[in-house]
Amino acid sequence: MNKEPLVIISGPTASGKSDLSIKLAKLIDGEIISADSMQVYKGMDIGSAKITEDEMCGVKHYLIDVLDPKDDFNIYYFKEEAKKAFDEIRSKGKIPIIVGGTGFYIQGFLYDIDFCESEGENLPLRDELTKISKEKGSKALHDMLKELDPKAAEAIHENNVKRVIRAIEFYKETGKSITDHNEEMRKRSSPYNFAYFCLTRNRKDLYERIDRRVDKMIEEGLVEEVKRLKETGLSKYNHSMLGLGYKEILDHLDKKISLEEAIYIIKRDTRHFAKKQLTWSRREKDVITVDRDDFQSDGDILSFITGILKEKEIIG
RNA sequence: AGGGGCAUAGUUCAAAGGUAGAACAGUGGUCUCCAAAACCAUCGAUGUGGGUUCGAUUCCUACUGCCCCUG
Repeated sequence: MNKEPLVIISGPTASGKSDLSIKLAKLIDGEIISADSMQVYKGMDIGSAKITEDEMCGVKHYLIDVLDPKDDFNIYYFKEEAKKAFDEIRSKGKIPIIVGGTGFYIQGFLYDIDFCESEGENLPLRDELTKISKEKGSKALHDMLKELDPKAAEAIHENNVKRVIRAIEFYKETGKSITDHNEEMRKRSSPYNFAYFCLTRNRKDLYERIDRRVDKMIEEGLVEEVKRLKETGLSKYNHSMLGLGYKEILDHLDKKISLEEAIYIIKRDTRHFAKKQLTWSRREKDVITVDRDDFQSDGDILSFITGILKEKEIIG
C-alpha cells in the first residue's frame, strides 16, 4: 500500500466541521485544504462563515482567501489548486485533511475525475444555447440534444437547461456522449488511501443551528459586508455573489425585498442546502457517517476517527 | 357584556350540496466545469356536537377558539 494518505471531513453546513477539523489536524499533524466554493473569496467572511485566523490555532489552511470575488471559481480550478496544496503538505510529511461542504468538489478530487477532456467552458456556445432555450423553450433545446446524443437526452430532464447545455457542449467539443464519460468516471477508484467522514446531527438541531447562525451573521454585519462588496462593483452576475446570504442581501440593498424577507430566504435556502448535502453524502460511496448524537464529546469523535485512521494505516 | 366576522394541509390562500386545489414549508432523489448552482419526485387539511338531505366539509344550529366594533 503506497497510496498517499488523505483525510476528508465533510458534512452539512453548521455541523461543526471547522472546529473539529482543527482539533484533528493538531492531533495527527495535518494541514487543511478547504473544499468550499465561497470561502475561497477574499472579503467574503461573515456570509461564508469563514474560519478566522484565531480559530485556525496555527493550523495551516489552503484555498481560503485566495481569489478576488471578481474571479470565477469552479471544480476544475479547485482540483488543480487542491492538488498543489496536497503535494505541498505531503512534501512536509504532514497529513492532508480536506474539509468542506461541497461534495461535488470533494468527489472530483478524491476520484481524480477528468474535467478537461473537452476544452472546458465554451462561453459563446453556452450563451447561444441559453438563448435558444429562452426563445424556443427548454423542450426545443432538449430536442437538439436528443438528435446529437439520445442517451444523454434520456438521462437529463428537459427542464434542467443547465445540464442539457453542458451535455450539448460536451458532445460538440469531444464528439462523445457525456453519459458514457460519466459512466467511465464512476468506475474510477481513488488514487488515495483515504478516509471520508461525514459529520451529521439530528435534523431538528441542525436546522435550529442554521437559523441561529444566520441571525448571528446579521448581527455581525453581513449587510455591511455585502454593501462593501457591492461598492467594489460586484453584482449578481459574479459567481461569488451567488453565495447564500450574498444574493439575498444584494436584493435587499437594491430594495427588491425587505431585510426580514432576505433573512427568511437565507434561512430557508440554507436549510435546503444542508438537506442536499446530506442527500449527497448518503449516496457517496465509502462515506463514514459520524452522527454527533451518538457521541458524548468532540474527544470521543476524535478517538473514533483516529481509530479508523490507524486501522487504514493513514496514520502511524 | 352586546353586535359583527372568521374557522380548510405546518403556514398563506382557493373551491364546491356529490372524489377538496395551489404556493411555500417538510420529506426523498438526480448530479462528473456556474454545485451555496440547476433539476425531479412525494407526504399532507375541511375545529367539535347535533339537525336538514339519498348524500354536508359546504345549508341550519349549539359549543369552542380567534379577530373587529361598541361600551
